[in-house]
Amino acid sequence: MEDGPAASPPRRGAAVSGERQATLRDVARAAGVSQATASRVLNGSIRNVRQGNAARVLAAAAELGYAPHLSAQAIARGSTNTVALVVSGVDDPYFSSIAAGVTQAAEAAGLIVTMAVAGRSPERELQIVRTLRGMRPRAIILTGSRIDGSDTRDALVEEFDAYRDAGGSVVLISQHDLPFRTVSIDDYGGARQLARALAGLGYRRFAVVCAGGGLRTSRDRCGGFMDGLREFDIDINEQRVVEAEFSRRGGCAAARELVRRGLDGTELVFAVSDVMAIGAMTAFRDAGLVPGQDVAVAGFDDIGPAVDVVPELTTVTVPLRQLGLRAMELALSDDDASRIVQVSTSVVLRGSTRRLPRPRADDRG
Amino acid sequence: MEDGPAASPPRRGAAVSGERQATLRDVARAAGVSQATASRVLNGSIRNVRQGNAARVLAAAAELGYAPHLSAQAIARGSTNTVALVVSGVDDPYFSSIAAGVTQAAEAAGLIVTMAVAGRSPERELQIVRTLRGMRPRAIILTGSRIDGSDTRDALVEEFDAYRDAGGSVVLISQHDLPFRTVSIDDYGGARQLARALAGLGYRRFAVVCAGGGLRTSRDRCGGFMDGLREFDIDINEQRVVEAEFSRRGGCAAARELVRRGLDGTELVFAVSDVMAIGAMTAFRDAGLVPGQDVAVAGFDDIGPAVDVVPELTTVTVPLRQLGLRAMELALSDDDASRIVQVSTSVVLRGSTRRLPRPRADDRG
DNA sequence: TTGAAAGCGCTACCAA
DNA sequence: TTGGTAGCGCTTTCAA
Repeated sequence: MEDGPAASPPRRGAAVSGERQATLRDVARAAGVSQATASRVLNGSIRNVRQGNAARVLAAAAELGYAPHLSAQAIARGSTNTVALVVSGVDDPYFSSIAAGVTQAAEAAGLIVTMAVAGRSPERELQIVRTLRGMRPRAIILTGSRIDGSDTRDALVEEFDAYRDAGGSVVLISQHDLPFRTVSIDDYGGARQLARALAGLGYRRFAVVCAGGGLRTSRDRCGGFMDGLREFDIDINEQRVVEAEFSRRGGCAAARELVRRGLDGTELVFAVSDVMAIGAMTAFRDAGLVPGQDVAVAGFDDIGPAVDVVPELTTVTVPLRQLGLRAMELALSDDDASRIVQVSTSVVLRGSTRRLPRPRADDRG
Repeated sequence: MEDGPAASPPRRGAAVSGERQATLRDVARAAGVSQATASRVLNGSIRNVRQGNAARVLAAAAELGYAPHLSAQAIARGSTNTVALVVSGVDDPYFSSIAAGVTQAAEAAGLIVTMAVAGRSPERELQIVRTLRGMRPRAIILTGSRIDGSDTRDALVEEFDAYRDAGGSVVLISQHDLPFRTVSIDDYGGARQLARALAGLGYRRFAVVCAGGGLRTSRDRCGGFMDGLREFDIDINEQRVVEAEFSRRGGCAAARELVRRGLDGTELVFAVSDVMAIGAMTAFRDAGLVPGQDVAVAGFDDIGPAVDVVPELTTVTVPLRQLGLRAMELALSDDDASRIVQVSTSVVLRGSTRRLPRPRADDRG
């Protein structure tokens, strides 16, 4: 009571209202107009409102710090400005690049992105889709490899069907066999090309690091690689194929396992993803082997860090960010409900596969 | 007409309703109960409903593929299960690690995360916060360095104030000087410690790669580093300080610039973030210099890839994922509205600073 | 150009 | 244990 002139303690800033977000009614009242008019001013149809009123509404809104209740708008309009994105993990450069693409495209379209992490669990994935559906997003974009033999497949399809029937649009990234719009990577073909290129370089003795757990992506890449090799009459010994977690850690573990079993003349290790390949390189190094020299390494994806490791990683380029952009594009288009868009991949030979006709490779070592 | 027995074409799946998401009314009707009862069954208070009814409601919901309209719930309940996260970029391992932490904590609390990307633009940031506020999230978590001299500061504070007054909770990560709950990194102290450690190793001639544009984080880290050096009577020549974009690319550019100016006896380059440091290492390598040997490099953050590059990067550890977890914790607590939580940092000496008493360092280069 | 009023899908209170 | 009903904040006819 000693400081202020009045009894009621004044509040700072524009938001004088206190304890409650300002509503459209508040704005309308403050501006001396009806809710309808205020609403008209605050979105499109400002043209049908007298200037003076419009100005007063705008002023009142600013004064009160008004922010329209998106949920209320959604419910009144019957539609939202939201897009839902489901990834396996944010941390992984593969997904974060895709997410960057999606976000960028969404932004350009004035949409808000809601992201959920399913972490390689089909059950979790299903549950997430169910929840996300409740947000009535314009689209649900699902990334992450399908898992063979998972029994949630039908439930997922059902969920998506219901969503699509109600006007939502479903886009899958790198998932095959699900009857929805899909941005697809040619995992098999890319790996096959890679195998050919490497065999062409003169490599003959290979090992493969792949992911377990029925991950479709891993299986396709392995298959393509093996088939490509077979064209050169090269087979891979069972002992030289090791399964591990689809992550950097997994790559490390797999490389260690390979070393334990005895590399035994293996010239090149193909890991089904760059993340795994990079893990493997580090593990090899820790085991006293120089990647690219004692043992060549190749990956798949061409994530950003692939060029920061030494030697730079030979891999198959996947336009990750584009994947995201395309997915949003597909989501917003009104074409066939189950169109498939293939993005193209290409082999990039770098220092990690040593017999490389590239001058700079020698400066490194 | 030849195939089906009846005239109307049947639709696949459980979602027989067609063209419209099933509503609670649909479910209630199908189950032969009132909306109120259906609502009770579908959330908490199932205990106060007769078993038979409950079962029928559940069945009907499943049959119709019912997914509650989250916006409607939000509006009826007056609260949401949403948390908003604003980052500068998804692609950047710094932010994606934080995002992983936030997401994990949110999941545990049954919250949905909405993510927006502000990309180093204060204006965009402000606009995003404004929009996000409309979602009435339980909390808004903002990451990314404050930018000195940006004139959006007051507007941002105002926005947050209004939001908080209405019951929202604001959490800042690594932003200083804003009157809200903050999870803070000791940028200055960490960098100072690093400088001491490096000087202790015997380094005397330094260069610094920092970010321009008034980025507070960069300034603090630079300042700490310089002050730490000064304790050893070491000064850094102006010519040895270069500003660049706060990104991998920026790091590359800065390193090139340094080489252009002539390294001239520089023993160690400190980059204000690992992302920049890694870019710099790659650029040095491309210029024919071996990082860790011809020139030592140190960074800040200890992002994942820091141990995948060669030589491994000396840096200051910041518990990125924890930052995210703590932020959610703060967001959900009802302590003081402007508490500051410091996470601790620590220096990690690795191969990129060569005079390192670590045996394995020799196996590498 | 304006305002009254009818919803949108849901929750929660109250009475039965 | 139930159902009727009054909102929640907004948009959008429909008349005036």
